[in-house]
Amino acid sequence: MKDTGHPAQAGAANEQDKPLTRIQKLNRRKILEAALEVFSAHGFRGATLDQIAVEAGLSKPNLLYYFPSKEAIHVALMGGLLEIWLAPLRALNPQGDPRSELMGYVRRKLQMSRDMPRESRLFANEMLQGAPRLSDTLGDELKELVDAKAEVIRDWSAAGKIAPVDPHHLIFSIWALTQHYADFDVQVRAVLGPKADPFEGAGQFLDMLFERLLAP
Amino acid sequence: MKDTGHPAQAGAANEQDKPLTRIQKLNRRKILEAALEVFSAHGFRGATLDQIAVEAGLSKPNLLYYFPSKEAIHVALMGGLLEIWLAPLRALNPQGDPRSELMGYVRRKLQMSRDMPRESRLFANEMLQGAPRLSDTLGDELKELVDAKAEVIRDWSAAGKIAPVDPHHLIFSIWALTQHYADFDVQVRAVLGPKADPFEGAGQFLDMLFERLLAP
DNA sequence: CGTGACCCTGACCAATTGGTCAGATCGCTT
DNA sequence: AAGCGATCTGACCAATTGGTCAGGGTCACG
Repeated sequence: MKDTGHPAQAGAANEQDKPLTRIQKLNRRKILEAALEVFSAHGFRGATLDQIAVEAGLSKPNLLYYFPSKEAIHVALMGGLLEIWLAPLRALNPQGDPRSELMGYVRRKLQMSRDMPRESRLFANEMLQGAPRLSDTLGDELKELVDAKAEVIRDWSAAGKIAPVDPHHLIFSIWALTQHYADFDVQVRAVLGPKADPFEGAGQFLDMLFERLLAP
Repeated sequence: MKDTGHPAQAGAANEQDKPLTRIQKLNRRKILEAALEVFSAHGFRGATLDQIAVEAGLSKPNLLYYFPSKEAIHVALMGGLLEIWLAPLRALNPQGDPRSELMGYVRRKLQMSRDMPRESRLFANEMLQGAPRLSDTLGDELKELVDAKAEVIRDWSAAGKIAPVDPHHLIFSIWALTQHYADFDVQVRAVLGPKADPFEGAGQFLDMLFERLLAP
């Protein structure tokens, strides 16, 4: 039999998963954690299986026992991550108070930049390279969500609850301003000096910026 | 003699340059252009000399006739680029009208994102990876310039010409918002759809955003 | 038109890369 | 404690990578 016998590869569209051993869960987590570290720092092509293996504390053949290829590791990582990434936008409540909903989104996104910089950089890396490995389904899912939320924001604008702004570009501005502090961390710290915490000032600045932008 | 006889490598600190042949100028330009294309799309580690050679229409050994190593190509590229990159900020005139100076800076930076997206992505790639190949001198040069301009902005704030804002974070916000349209071009276009020009809406949105932010 | 410096190439090399495989070992169930 | 699948490994492989080298072609200039 030529079956390689890989353990079930948990993905978005899982076909046939036996319940995942204790060891399987443990090692898959180790691998994905290591892959996040390495991929986010060097991009897909720049990362090597050896690096990931060392980082995970496993042998290279053992990596390939749990995932069939380097690409498979990357796909699994990206798939799991997009959920986390979209969560703050999903949480934007159309029934809530417009200003505080949007401010809350900004704060959550900035906190993600602070707490999960590697995830942010992984996405940035993928985008920079034209997102060749971000499957179309994921792309569609993102557009759909953004369009839906943009509609909500447009209604808020029309009702005079917030200033009239292009909803899409408003969302882009939130992404850009928050992710900048994760993706360009080195640059920010180089300019600010080693003493200050960038996120301190960033929080205050963004609060003020969006307060002024959104005031009707 | 072990001298490899490489043509003078023009860099920031050039020691000994004979005047550069016609062919040398031509081919160095071809190589740097190709390197920009490839490095900006795949990062340093992800790029290969073969790719660059093909893109430049030269043979690999011929690349290494003009530059002693892959790293040297990258360094030459980054060095030459930082000048271009800092130019819009340098042009910020302390004697000019504060609002229009800053708005002008925003517009110039956005135009650079539109006209030179590869250069933007190259820098972004370098930052994402912790800027390991951005020499300290260049880093210091950047901090110095930013600090100087931040002082100007602080004075404008204190004089009531613009709203009181943290100057460093203001500069960060300009970088973030403008470069986003180059670095995340795929994402922006995916969300906006294939018909619209992102930079159209971006220009108007950023004008309004900074108008509202800076109004005293 | 010759001659020396400049320019370019095919062939090659050692190291690294993603991936395979036969078999050893582990750990859970009976 | 036997057995069997799950887990793991060292050795190996073909392809790719950055880089070298000896020699051949070409250009400018006297």
